[in-house]
Amino acid sequence: MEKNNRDSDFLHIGNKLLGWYKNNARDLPFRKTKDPYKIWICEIVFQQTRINQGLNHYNNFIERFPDVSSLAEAQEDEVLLYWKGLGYYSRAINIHKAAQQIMTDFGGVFPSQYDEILELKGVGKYTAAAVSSICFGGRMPAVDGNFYRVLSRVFADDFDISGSRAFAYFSELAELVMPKNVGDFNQAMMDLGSEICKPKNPLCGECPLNEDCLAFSLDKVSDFPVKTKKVKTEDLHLNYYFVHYQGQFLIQQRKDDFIWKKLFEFPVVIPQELESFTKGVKTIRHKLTHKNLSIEIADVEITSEMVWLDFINKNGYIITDLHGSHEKSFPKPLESYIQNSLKD
DNA sequence: AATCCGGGGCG
DNA sequence: CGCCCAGGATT
Repeated sequence: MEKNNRDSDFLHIGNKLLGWYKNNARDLPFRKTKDPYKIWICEIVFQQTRINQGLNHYNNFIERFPDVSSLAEAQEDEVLLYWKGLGYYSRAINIHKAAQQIMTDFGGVFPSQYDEILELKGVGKYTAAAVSSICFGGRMPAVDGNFYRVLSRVFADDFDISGSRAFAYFSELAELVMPKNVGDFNQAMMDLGSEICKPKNPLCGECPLNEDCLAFSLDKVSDFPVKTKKVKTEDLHLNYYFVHYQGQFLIQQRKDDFIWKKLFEFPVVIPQELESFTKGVKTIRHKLTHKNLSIEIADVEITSEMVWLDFINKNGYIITDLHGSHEKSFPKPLESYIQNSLKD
């Protein structure tokens, strides 16, 4: 009984949000479709990624892999190639596997139920809720960083969003304001969180919910959401050898257990006798999340064909002219290094 | 429950 | 320079 009262009390917030969304939805390519494949891809691409940062990747990806089967049939390396520069590369590996999952486990038809969608590799509760609600009328709130921020402010709720219980807590809060059209509601929360209820300098004057927002009425918007966890950055150093002979270069593929999963890189060690061909060493500094990365790259130009042939025959390196660095996916800093090197 | 995974934008 | 972002997998 009490719950019903609370439901009816707060439901007008969700409806007000829907009304705002009708006239203020962002004009994005994946808003014009309910194709679950496209919605799924966009949800994965834009995990932890701003729209402007991932929009070109999304468009290129959809153009090359327009549907589940084209993605499932692709080589993993090519999927990685279309992910190059986006970060979180396990996402690319997982969508590729998930596409194959849809072919084998679901007969090539995109699953429509939340629980089924949740089975796909790389799909968690957020993405399953988003796809099922936007494409199939599912009724789960797609609780993400935007939900945490908007709801914690509207209710002036200091529940710590860093803890693992935050998802369940804010999911319940979301149920209180969730209107009939859950798909639009979920997308409206994304747009409100991105355009109005921003982390810094939110535009509360333009917010459709400002009359309902407790934090705003208390002038304490900047106090929410509460996040206690602080992370420290540490240093990471990598060494590479840029080994080449007459325009040919040696590369190898990374494993999938650390950073830059399955991306390509230069040799990490070389035999003693090749050290004498070293021309110089460049140091690259690069910022990774929570890591200050420095990379030393030794330029090793082999001048003896015998040495070159002997070396490549003994090791499992891949030989490339690097002129399709658009044919292999390299980590960002190595990509820059290659571009500069090939100019000379 | 805690940790890891990229890269870019912003104040 | 620290924080944040359309999170999920792993341990």
